[in-house]
Amino acid sequence: MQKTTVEIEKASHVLKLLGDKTRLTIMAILKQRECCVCELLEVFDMSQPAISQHLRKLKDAGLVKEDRRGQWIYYSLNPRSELYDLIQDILQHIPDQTENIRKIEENTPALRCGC
Amino acid sequence: MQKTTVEIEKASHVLKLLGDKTRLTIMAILKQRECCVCELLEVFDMSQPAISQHLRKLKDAGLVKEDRRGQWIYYSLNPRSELYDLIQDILQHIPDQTENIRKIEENTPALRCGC
DNA sequence: TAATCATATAACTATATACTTATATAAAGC
DNA sequence: GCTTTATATAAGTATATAGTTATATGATTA
Repeated sequence: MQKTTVEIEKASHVLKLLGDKTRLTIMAILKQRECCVCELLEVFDMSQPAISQHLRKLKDAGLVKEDRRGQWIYYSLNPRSELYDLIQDILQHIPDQTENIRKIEENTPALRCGC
Repeated sequence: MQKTTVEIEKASHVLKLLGDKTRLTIMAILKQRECCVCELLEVFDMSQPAISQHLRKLKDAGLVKEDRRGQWIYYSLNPRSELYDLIQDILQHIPDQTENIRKIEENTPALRCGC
């Protein structure tokens, strides 16, 4: 066990980001599967800009990375973040997101993207 | 490794609490040493009610417990919290608080309490 | 090039949050 | 019982935050 230590400022900032139910769920989902915004929309009862704004904050903090493929932008956890170990230690305690992923794959907005 | 899973609601609530620099520092200090409010006042540039209000939130969430001894109320981490494992996994990444504890013991407001 | 789809940004709003000061409670010592 | 010390609570305020709707950007396809 490597116990990467993180400045208290940075740690509290990332904990605040994860201290929102929507963002924490997004992170837990992204741990299991990369997603685009339209896929996450299947999970949350919320507008598209709301999801985009949450992802923006996570991206600004370096917690997620984006990968554009055509019209779609796929989000995933950023393993190069200096906070990655902390994030993993936290997400380990969060319930499995298979049910939410099922919701995504049920309506498969991703089908439209042809991947 | 036991990986206690915590409901997403509870997890996000506790992460939000730890997502404040002052509260996160308090938790990191309490991990190393029980403290009363007047001791924590040595560390933070903040009013006494501000510290009390932070401790109140941590107590309401079950993260800390209090132990009154005479006029003083000593706060410490609550090992009986269902969130204890998560908390420990987080605090593991927070820098050592020995310097802040030195500040406390330098002015030793605790001396007055005769312990 | 126009229409469509995915996403981002802007502007706004309601609520939450972290402080402040003033005051209350509670224990200890004179 | 009065004063002091430690802590809590109340009330108020400024700022942060998470959502909304409207609009812009950017890629794809007809």
